[in-house]
Amino acid sequence: MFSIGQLSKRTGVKIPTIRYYEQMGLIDEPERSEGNQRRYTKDGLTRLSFIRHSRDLGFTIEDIRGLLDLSQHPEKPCSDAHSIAAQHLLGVQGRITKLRRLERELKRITKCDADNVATCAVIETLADHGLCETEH
Amino acid sequence: MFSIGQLSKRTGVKIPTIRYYEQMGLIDEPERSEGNQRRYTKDGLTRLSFIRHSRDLGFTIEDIRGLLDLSQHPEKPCSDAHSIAAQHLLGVQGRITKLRRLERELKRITKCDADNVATCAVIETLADHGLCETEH
DNA sequence: CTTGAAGCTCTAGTGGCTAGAGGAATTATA
DNA sequence: TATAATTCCTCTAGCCACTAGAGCTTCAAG
Ligand SMILES: [Zn+2]
Ligand SMILES: [Zn+2]
Ligand SMILES: [Zn+2]
Ligand SMILES: [Zn+2]
Repeated sequence: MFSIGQLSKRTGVKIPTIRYYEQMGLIDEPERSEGNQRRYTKDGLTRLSFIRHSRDLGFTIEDIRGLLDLSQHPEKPCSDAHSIAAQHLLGVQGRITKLRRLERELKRITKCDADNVATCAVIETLADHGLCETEH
Repeated sequence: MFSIGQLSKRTGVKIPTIRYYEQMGLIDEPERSEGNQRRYTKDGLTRLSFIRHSRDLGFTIEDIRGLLDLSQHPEKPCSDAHSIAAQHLLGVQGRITKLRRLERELKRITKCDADNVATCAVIETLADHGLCETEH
């Protein structure tokens, strides 16, 4: 049996976040001590680690809800898991694309060699998207 | 003189967002019609376009506050503008790096060719970071 | 048995908007 | 000019995934 603090240390998930996940229904309400403090089992630890790792990989709470559900049913086909992951991958790739365009514009404007605002490439570009090389 | 709707159409910033920027102090409170509706000048349009473009380039409201301030003082040196932009560029590059690591892991796990959850690479990986190739 | 750490619940704040209620003003048409 | 359609107003609340803090109770070590 772990206290919430021990669980927190073992998983790297902060205490308020653990309570938040409980409120969101991602983890079951654990048993309580006589004094009403949460007491977790090894199963609770496993489940929270799963959640933690899924969050680290960028899945949303809703995604994780589905993935946890699947993980409890080993006999089911894994196509649902794949489609959640594939969708997420697409989202990540979309974000990368956008950020790379930003990177390119930012690199360009920070090359400014003016010395006052009146002719600064940063300020000029912000005032006029026409100076940009990409859409965004 | 533009109404808020006309300003919105010309800048592509939604009406509630314009009011939000006003509340945040990014744009001055405009004059009002007799019936208390906002009336903007060309200056207001210019300023809002600057904000819009800055947001499109990913600057935060706080960044933009500084950049707008600078843009009102053309005689100042532009080093402050550069440091805001350079900091932002670093942030963007950091995010790209993280997302690329995610992309790599997600690509790997979506290659799973199992057909049920019991042996699915997606689920197995979520349960065990040891299976990952990178940190995150 | 005392003390200090750790736990409890509840509320509110973060960023950058977005949606909706319920009403007033403006503009277009008849 | 009367009415109808559109736009605008303020105010509140919601989004996501937490995070911080107040004020209190319980636990574990010595
Ligand atoms: Zn410059
Ligand atoms: Zn641009
Ligand atoms: Zn699979
Ligand atoms: Zn991992």
